[in-house]
Amino acid sequence: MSENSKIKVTLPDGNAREYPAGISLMEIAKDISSRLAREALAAKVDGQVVDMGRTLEGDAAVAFLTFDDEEGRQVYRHSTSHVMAQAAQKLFPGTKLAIGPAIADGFYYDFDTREPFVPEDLARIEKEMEAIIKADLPFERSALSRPEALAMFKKAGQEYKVELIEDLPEDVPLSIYRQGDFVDLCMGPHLPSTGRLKSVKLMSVAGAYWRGSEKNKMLQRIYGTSFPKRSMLDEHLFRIEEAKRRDHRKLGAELDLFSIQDEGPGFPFFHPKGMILRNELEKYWREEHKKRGYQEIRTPIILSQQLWEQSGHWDHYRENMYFTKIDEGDYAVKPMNCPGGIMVYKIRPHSYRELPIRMGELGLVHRHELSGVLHGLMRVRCFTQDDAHIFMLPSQVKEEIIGVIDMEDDLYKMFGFDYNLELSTRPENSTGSDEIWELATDALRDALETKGLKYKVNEGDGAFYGPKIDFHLKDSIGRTWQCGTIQLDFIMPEKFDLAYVGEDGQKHRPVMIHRVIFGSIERFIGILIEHFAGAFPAWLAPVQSIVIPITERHVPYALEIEKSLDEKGIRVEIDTRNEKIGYKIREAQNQKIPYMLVVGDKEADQGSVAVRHRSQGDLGAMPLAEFTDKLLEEIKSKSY
RNA sequence: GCCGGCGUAGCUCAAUUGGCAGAGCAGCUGACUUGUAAUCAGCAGGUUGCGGGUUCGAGUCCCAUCGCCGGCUCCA
Repeated sequence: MSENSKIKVTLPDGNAREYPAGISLMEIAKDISSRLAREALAAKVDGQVVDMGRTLEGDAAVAFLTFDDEEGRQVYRHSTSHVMAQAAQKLFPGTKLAIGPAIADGFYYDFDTREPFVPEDLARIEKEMEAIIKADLPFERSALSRPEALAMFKKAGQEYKVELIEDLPEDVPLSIYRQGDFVDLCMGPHLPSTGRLKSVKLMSVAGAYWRGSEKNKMLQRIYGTSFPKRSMLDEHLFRIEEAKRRDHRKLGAELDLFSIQDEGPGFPFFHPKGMILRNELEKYWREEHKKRGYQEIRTPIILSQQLWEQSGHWDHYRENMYFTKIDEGDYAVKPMNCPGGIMVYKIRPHSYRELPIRMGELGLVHRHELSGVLHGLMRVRCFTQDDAHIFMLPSQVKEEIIGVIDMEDDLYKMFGFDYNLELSTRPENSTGSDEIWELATDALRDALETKGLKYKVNEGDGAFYGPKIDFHLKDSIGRTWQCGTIQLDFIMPEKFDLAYVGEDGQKHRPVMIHRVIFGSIERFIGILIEHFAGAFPAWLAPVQSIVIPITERHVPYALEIEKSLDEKGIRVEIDTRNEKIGYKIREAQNQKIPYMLVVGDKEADQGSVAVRHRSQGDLGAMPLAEFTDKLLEEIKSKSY
């Protein structure tokens, strides 16, 4: 073999190796180590993810992908979805295939079937998949021309595939993948063979519209997941169970925090204990806003329809609004707080010296949501936004945005939340000129860059009046929730002819920021319930301590303790029932009360309390004053 | 709103091919006087989500409706 038929392969660690041209990636992996050959699912060649069967004709940078790599996992799951499609087609002949991608924790495939799948079908499909895996069929890629592809899928009656091909740009190279008698249109890449799949589980079946539009036919979607080890699947299933155990709807009922009843779908009732949590959050919110120069307002829930026409909500948000008539006039229930805040700004002229004006409002908004999307406190039809509108000079924009970013950061850290940032740009249904949108988007981007923060761009996901920065919180079991947003708005000031008097004595147009931190108090409470699994830090706990007398004889002393703690402002309960303490402790534990104070003869004699912490267990006896100080400090510092 | 599943006591769940609606926990009453996650006994608790229909007879079958759950879509 001549010298020029050698190629240079550079590995991620910087080492380069020489191989003959035409060598396959699998052969290279084998050459490096047999373990790598066993574990590699696909490879990245010059940044492109490809099959292990691909051959190299020239120098390349190569990285092998295993299940530890996000892209490796995607290949693994995507191949599983092909195996599922093969199984479904075998068991249900005539099943048409739509799409079957890998998703965050697994994969799905959308099918068009004569009869909807029932849960029992999943078990059958799963079994068939096992047979396919056992057969260890190789995934074989072949390139083909557009006319070939169209002819092939038309002949097979795969109308969705035909539609996909027709919608692909002319210059996209097409490929198909085969395993056994199954063929699918697919860009790939795929695993070397079906035998690489180990633990597969089909999770659920649900309806899903073709291409996500309710105008199209509803298909049958099967969700599943797969792992290279049984233990990894078990761990995944355990995480799902853990999420169920933390479900705020379940805990909300058990801890008596809130309820949602048939009489008000999507309209939550807050119970006394839920209100304590809520009021503590709001108290904290008010303190933090006061520190940062915010004023608080409250604006009406119902306002003239004309106002909503002026704001643009009538044109862009009507579908989500509730309307009503008062006497002969048309009114709307507010879905957002901004017009109200604007009316407060407009009540009198403002000097440039007053700006920025930071105006907060815990505003109750109502939005019509489709009945099928309601979900506990996470998705409701009325909720309280911890809103604020900042009216400022154009020159203050950057500083104010940074101020809000810093504030969000401070507040989230208090709860122990980490977060990701997203920048959302102009959506389809929006108002204002391109110049204004560009200006606003650049200002947000500039603030993020100045802070040196990482962010993802979310094209077309902004509000109808401006672009936004979104904060996605990560909870204790790794799920993310969108909470805070910062929206920059040059448009509402225009629509409402807002003004300030400048140094030159002339009227000028202020700029607005709309922002929330918790987002919705209701949703935030839902997130907190799941994040803490109901075991709130003492400052938020509806009941901070419970006194548990051992027998009736100790009740008078227990009442003294209760009174003393109550006078110190600690939320305390007492369990005077004639029960064994094991029983009372169990109940207090289930209620996730931070501190249980057991009192009997010893404690009454010494003026002490036997302290039990809900997670640390028995802490032993200590003088009442010592316990009180300790708890007060814990509450004050909001520690956990 | 759409697809699929599900609504039985406050909660968790039973009830054969259509044949007398039941249990545990919680609640109430009583006994026990208890030392760190469920003491014992008794009592009470229901127009089986609501409304129609089929049937000698419906928790069970059919229709309609409300709500819930998992998704789609949407979003704080």
